[in-house]
Amino acid sequence: MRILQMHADWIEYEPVRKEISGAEEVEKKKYRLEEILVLFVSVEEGDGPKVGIEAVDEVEKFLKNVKVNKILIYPFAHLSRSLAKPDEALKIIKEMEAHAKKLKIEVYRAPFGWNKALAIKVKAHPLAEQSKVFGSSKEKKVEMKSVREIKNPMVLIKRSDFEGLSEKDHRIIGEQLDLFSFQEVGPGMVFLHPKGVILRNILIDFWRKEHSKRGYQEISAPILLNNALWQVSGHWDHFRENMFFSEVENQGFGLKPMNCPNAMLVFKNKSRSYRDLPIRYNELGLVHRNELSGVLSGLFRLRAFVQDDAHIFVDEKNLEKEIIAVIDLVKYFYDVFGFEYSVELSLKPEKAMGDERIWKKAEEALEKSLKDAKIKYSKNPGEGAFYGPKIDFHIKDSMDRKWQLATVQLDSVMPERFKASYIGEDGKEHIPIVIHRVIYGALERFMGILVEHYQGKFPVWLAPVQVRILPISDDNNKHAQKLLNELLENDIRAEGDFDSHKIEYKIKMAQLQKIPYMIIIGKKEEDSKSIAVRDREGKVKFKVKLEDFVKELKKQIEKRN
RNA sequence: GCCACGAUAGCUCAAAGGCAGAGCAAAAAUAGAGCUUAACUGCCCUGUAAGCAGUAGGUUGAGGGUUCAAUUCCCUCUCGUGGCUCCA
Repeated sequence: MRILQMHADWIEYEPVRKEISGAEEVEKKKYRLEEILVLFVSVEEGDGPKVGIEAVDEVEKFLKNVKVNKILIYPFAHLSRSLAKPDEALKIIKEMEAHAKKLKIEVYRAPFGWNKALAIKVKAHPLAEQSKVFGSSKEKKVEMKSVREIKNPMVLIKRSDFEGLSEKDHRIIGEQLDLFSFQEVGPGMVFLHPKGVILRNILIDFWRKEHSKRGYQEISAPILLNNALWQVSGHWDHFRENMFFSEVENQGFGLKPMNCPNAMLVFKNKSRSYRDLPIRYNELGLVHRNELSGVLSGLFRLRAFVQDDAHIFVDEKNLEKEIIAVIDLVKYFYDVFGFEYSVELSLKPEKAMGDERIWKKAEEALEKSLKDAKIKYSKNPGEGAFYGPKIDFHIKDSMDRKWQLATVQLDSVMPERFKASYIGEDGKEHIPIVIHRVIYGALERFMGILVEHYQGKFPVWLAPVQVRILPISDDNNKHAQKLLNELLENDIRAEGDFDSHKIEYKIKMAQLQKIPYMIIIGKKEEDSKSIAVRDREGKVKFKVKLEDFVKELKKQIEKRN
């Protein structure tokens, strides 16, 4: 049995005409259902009644995940080539329906044996679309691969059917370009190689510049802190199972899983006035989280990573203004990289601190800011942080999986617990609201997304190596070295290939490294005091003056493309 | 953490509970193949995506067990991949 499962905003179908003689009797009209899990079902040869039951059981588990309790069983013959006989199929489908009813699921069913007109709007969350195969074993799995041959665009292929990593995966490209590696002794932690660090530093430089322009002040603080702190912050109660602990002179210490406590401590280190607000502390905070081993995934999910964090202490009056400024900042950054993103508003989770009223207020503030900023968003009940609601920005990877990068979170719990307060106009103490936010999210994850986004062909301003000089014969080495020095003096990230290989070989190598520009130096160039420039698309310009090339390059870097 | 699968040279992978001799075969092996070269040497001195040769490279992820014999079978662990769950 094959099931194509879609979590739909709505579905409409209309039985048009009977396709087989054994079709059920049904009224020919338009049916519409909303907020429903649609199961397109093909019953296959050899499927026993148990298969339907098993499938429904599986679906029931899933329903809980997506918090829906309504399904439509939609007989759909196009998922398989070896269909069961119609009467058997109908029987099994009816059994599924009965079993679902027994499980107290609200069940609807489209008629069997009809040509049906169909319209559907499927949700965009990661679990919205799935395909499943039930029944036995290996042959089916092999057959699943051939699903690709079926000319039906709706048929999804299970990812696990593909072996190995895709060429587009950042882990593959990262290795090819020598950006980073993973070592067995540090599971879930990345080793950045020289080129990876260059990329990271470029991101950091850009980030620092844009933040200081906007009135942020950078702080830096330790990563290993006494457990007493985690008890105050609430992490001890809400996040302990995800933390790493250690003991120093009989005292318990924990590696920070989040940066907020540090910002709290710096803030409350002296008394603050309402006139000081908003105070914006940004911090490149290394955090450690003990993620379950099975969830680790390249740069996208690590146990140690650096958040480009900031904590903005603000009073209620300026809250929305600050939120909007943060949203604008995210937009500004993502436009530079040309990202398409989706925005989600995540609301109060079950495991939350703080009282209901404040939560409500914070949620409203975020929602209003989104509306004012004219941003499209969807709501995510129960997905907020334990101390406050948040706005998340998601981006898709090369496999169409969504990853959260930027997030904006509101919090008045933490400042209260830390007794971080300011003196208001009225001369009394007030608790500020804290906006926790990241732009890149985690530097490492962001780099992973960048690698996949550009497929290793970084724009010049990001490219770890911007130019490689290729002398045609060893005789040209000396001259090439001179030009190389000149580039380096101009702050161009350049290197030379002085091996005794043919020029074709050197070009191939530079090409594989996806270096934006090659400068090729042979006898002609030496004689005419010029350079030949080849870009990574293969276009060649001869007789270029080095100064002109440098000028042009700098312009490109300036414009960040 | 759970389910499934995997780990053999720089990379991609094959094979198989061991051995001798002979014949056949273009030719080879029980530790192998491939890579129009990843490392080192040397030669070649080159004109826009791979010049040639030589050398080196491995306790078959780690530890235990079964066995006369384990790289192969079994157990445990580590790491990885996909999914579940969770998150930046």
